[in-house]
This record gives sequence, structure tokens and C-alpha cells, in this order.
Amino acid sequence: MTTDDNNMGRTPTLADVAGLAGVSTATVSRCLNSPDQVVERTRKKVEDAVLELGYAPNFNARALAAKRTNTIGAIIPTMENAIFARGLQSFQEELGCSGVTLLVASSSYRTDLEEEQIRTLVSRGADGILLIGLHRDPKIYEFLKRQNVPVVVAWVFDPNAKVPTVGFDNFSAMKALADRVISMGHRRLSTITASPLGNDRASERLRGIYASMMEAGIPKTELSIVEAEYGIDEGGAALEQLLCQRIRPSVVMCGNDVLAVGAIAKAQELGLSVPNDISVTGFDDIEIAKISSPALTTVHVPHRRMGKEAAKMLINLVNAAKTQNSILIETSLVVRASLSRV
Amino acid sequence: MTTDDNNMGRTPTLADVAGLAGVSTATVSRCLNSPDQVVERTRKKVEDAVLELGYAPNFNARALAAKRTNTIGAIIPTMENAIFARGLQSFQEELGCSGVTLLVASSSYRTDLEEEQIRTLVSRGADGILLIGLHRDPKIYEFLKRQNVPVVVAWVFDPNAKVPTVGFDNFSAMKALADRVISMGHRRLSTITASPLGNDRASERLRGIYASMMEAGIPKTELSIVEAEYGIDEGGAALEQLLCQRIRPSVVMCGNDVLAVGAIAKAQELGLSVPNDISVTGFDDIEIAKISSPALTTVHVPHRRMGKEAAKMLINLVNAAKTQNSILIETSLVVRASLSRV
DNA sequence: AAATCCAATGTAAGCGCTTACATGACAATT
DNA sequence: AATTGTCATGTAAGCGCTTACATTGGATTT
Repeated sequence: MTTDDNNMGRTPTLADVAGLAGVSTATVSRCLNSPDQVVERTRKKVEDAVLELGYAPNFNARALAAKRTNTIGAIIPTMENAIFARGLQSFQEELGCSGVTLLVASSSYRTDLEEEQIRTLVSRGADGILLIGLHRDPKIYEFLKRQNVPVVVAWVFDPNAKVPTVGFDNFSAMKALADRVISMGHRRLSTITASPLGNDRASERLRGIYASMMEAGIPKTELSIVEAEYGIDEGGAALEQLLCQRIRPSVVMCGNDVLAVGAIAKAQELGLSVPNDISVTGFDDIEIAKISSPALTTVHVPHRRMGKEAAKMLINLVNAAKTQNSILIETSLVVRASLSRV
Repeated sequence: MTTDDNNMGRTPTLADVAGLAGVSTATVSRCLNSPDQVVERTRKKVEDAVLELGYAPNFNARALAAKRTNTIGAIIPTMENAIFARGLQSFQEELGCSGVTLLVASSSYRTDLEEEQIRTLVSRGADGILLIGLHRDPKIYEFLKRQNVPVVVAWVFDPNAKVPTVGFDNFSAMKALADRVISMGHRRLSTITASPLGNDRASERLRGIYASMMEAGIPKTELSIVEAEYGIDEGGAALEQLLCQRIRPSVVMCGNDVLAVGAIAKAQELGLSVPNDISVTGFDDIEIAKISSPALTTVHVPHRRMGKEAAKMLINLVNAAKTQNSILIETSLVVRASLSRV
């Protein structure tokens, strides 16, 4: 039954369509890319041929010839963190509005992997790239500049950076939280944080705590620090470490809500009452913060807006190549039951 | 200062490397793709040239010439659901072991979007594709077959499907949970579920509940159903709807843990005790299930293993083109405090 | 020493598309 | 009627790479 089977054992190409429609390949290409350059009658013929053949353009060939992919890449530390997932989702939605496709890679917080993925993205012809956090080898920024690939960095705000950023001031946000904590009488502080090495969000937040302590005249040594990876169980384990120490802290300031919820659960498991025996704070204000019991005191970050702004920025950069100003996303303190006076 | 600046205003190509190294482009290509075909001395020259020029191969050109991309695509309903994120993460890790890159797209549970994304992935030259759930227009499967792109479907298990699947038996898993619920005396059942239209996971689970009820001689009408999108707040809202109904259910079986946690939070907010006034169950057994209070009765799904198996399957399919058998991932009941005798 | 083989390298033809430029047809201008 | 301009379409040269096939020269065999 090869009656209506024009399938010649390979996927149809532009030339096949051109042949069927009785026009040149250039005309078919124009029908696909700038239809208004082609007269109605011709366009119809071509469209019919496309349908009949089930033709789908070869993206790679197109990218090779046109030197443009309508694709933007993003590298996030992990997909498992709701925060990145959410910001990325709105990033993608905004890109979609402009007909741009998103390519995502996750680096597992490893700079070597990230570097590799940046190269991959570039060699795939990404028109622009979204990165999380500023801290990375300057060579990478040079490479990107040489390759003429615009970059936007999100999750941090730094108007002085060499690349445009869209994010919040991690330092001030955490300092504001620490101010509040200290104003409630806490002196023996502690924090559960991601490793601040090569992670400017974490290191800035740590600086924020120290700055607040300094203002309050609390010596730096009053802050115990435990590093933990992302995860509920990790937060719990970190809390245990904290409790083993000589002096029990009165408050645990966690690097994100997930660690905080893990710490709360572990504290309760160990028979401690939150916040009566120990206060806990988070960061991000994801849904879980509200339903945690006790509800979590945290810093609210408008992730969706951040993602959206980042997308707009990148699109502008790709189209107009003009430089963009960094955008500050405002955060706010959300005080809930997990934090109490000491 | 163009002393050591061989940059000629464009990104270096294979030919540039060949020129610098004093060999042909074919040799350079071989150095990159099958180094053992090239003698040591030559290879060294080429590698030096690559380094000096900062050469990075053009992926699109490579794909066009080689008709292979070492890329596998995946389309998931949403990145915001931890379940998909987690399965995908291990899927990616496994692919990485074989030097394959993952391309992710999210369909927002919209079949039209999914179809578009499948075409995008194919035209980008994906060597294979991972899809969630079997239910979609048969034309898509035909298209994929015609394009000669292997597919694996995850999150469902169906040995009779035309494509290999790796997943669990949503029907039996939910039935087992319902059996347990009913054995604890519950008769007035309810469920909060994603819309079962075009979502075979949801519809199978619903069937599971009905099957269990039937065995227990409970009429179908004893099950109230509320549809909800994914999210904690959505779960809460759905619970409110359920409580407005004439007869208050004694148990709410939720389509996933997130909905369940939302339902619990809302119930407590309304002054109901879980499980004394109402029992709640989830599905997936994500971390939140353990730390919820009361802890959540749910169905444990080994997502990581599922992702890993899916990756292996797809890689086999891409390499050997031989057909693969569907793989059943076993689930297990996890009974925790949120479910009690009626 | 001639014949044979083989590994290393080169040559060049595409892969499927875009696009600058050329062509031709027809309408508007003179 | 000749000229000019405009617009739709065709021609063909790449885009940067891979790879089948041709070539080379040294090692091995006879």
C-alpha cells in the first residue's frame, strides 16, 4: 500500500517540499520564516506540500545556516530545589511569549560541571545564558564575552558586576532577619548554611548575620555554623550537630526553608519545643513555610518575578545587544511562630 | 596589543585548528571523536592548537553532519512537582554516565504544548525521548516512529503498550491503599485528584479506589471527588469543597503528598483534628510526608530508580535499536499517623 | 629487492538550511 | 513606447562539521 506513501525512507527535507510544491528551496524557506514575502498562491502550495510530507525543519541545519537558535540556556544548581524550579518556570513562560526555547542544565552546585555545561550551551548555539550567582572563574565571563553570548545572573543583585544581575540583596535580607532575631533577645546564634565557598548567596547571607551581630555588639564567636546540603534530612542532621555543641544556641537561622523545616522536625523529634526551647528561621518563603508547625519565620523572595525579569533582560540583550541595568528584587521579612523572644 | 591575539573577530572553527596544527580538518575531527585513530605526535599538535585557539566545536554543525546528537529529550508536566524533578535528576545522572545530554521541556499538563515540544525536540535531533504517561494522540506515536526516534514512557507500567514503559501500576498501588483504608472501617470516602482526563496516572488511581470499594461492597456513590491542580493551597481549597458537601467523608485520599499536606493544613486550620475527625492519605512519599504532622500515610514510589531505569532503556534503544521490555517498579504502602480507624 | 599490506592522513562531498544577489515580470512613470 | 522601479522568485554559495574513499609511506613478507 504505497499509494499515498511518499515516504522515501528518510525524513523529508526542504528540497522535498520545494520539489512537491514546484518552487525553489529559497521560497519554501521564506514561507517558513517570513511568510509575508511570499505571495498568497505560492504560500498555499508550499503549505500543502509541508502538510502532505509531514515536513519538520531540521533545527541544526537552520541554526548552522542562520547563526541564531532562538534558544536561551539556563544553568541552575539543582532542579530539586523548589526555589529554582519555580523561578525557572516563570523564566520559561516569559521566554515562551517571545518564541524562545529554554535549555536547562543543572550543575549540582559543582563549578567544574557548570563550566562544562556553559561550554555545551554555547556550542549548541544558545543566544543567551542565565546563570545563578556571580561567583565563578573570570575566565568564564571572558569566554562568554568572546563568544558574544550575553549573560544574565540571577538570585543576586550587584549593580557593579560586569554582567547584569537580577536578584535580591542577600546580605541586607539576611541582615534584616538577623536584626529582628537579635531584637528579640537572642544572643547565642547559629546557622545552617550551604557551603559559602563559591556560593555568593550563602556567603552574603553569612555576612549579613555577622553585620547584624556587630551592630548589636555581639562577638563573632557567638555564631556557630554548620554546613549542610539541601534537604530536609540534611537540615535535621545539621541541627543535631548544633545541639551537640558546648553551648546550645537559642536560635537556628537556616539558609533556606527546607533546611529549616528539617531542623524543626528533628528538634521536635528530640523532644524540644519550637520556638520555646529553640527558635528556627528559614529563607525563601516557599509554601511549606506556611504549613509547617510551627509556621516558619522566613524571608519572602518573589521568585516568579525574578524569573520573569531575568527573561525580559536576556531577550533584550539578545535582540538589541544594548547593555541592561541590574534589577533589584525586594524581599520582605515574614515573621511567623517559629521565632519567639528568648 | 594583538601580539598573542589570534582572534580574528569570529569564533575559531575546525579549519582554523587544522591550519594552526598543520593538518587536515579530517584529522582534527578524528582527534576530537576517535583519538586512537590518530598517532600521538599529531594528536598533541592538534590539542595544542585547540587550546591556543580556545576552540569549541559547533554542536549544530556536528549534528548536521553526523546525524546524531548524543542528546535525549524529556517532557515532564511540570518542574514544580518534586516528584518529576527528582525522577528527572536521576534520569539525567544516568544519561550523563553515558555522555548523553538531557534536554528538558515542561508541558504544564497541556497536551497541545506537549505535542509542540515533541516536534521541537525531534527537530533538534534528539536521539530519543522520555515521556510521562501513555495517554496521548496516537498520531504522535506514529510521528515518532516515522522519524525513527525511540520513546520510553515513564510513571506508568503497561507491558501491552506499543512503546516500552517503566513505572508502577497506578491502579494496584492505589487499590492497595484503598483496601487498607476500607479495612480500617472507612465507608464515606473522598478523593482529591488531578483531572483524570488525558492523565492516565490519575484515572488509573481512581479506578483503583473504585475497584477496592466494589470488592468491599461499597457503592460507587460513596466516593466524592474533587479535582485540583498541583499545590498545597489547591489541596486546602479542595478539602474545603469536600467539607461543604452533604455528608462529610471520613477519609480524603489525595492524588499526591502535596495535595495531602495542603488538605491536612486546611483541616487543622478549620479546627478539625487529623486523623481523629478526618483521615488523609497521599501518594509519592516525598520528604514532606515524613515531617508532616501528623505524618502522612502514603504510597512510596522509588522515583530515582524509575528515572535510572528509564535512562538505561532509552540508551539501549538509541544504541542498539532493539526493542525493550517494560519494567515494573514496585511501590509500597507507608502507613503513618494521618490514617486511623474510623 | 620487489610485492604486499596497513595504519595514518588527506581530499572532498555532502548534511539541510538561509540569504545575498541575480533574474524576470509586471506596473507605474515619463 | 521606452524607461524605471518594485516585488516575487530563483540561483547558488556557504554555515562548520563528519566520513567514505583515495593516497602515502614505512614495515612486513616473499
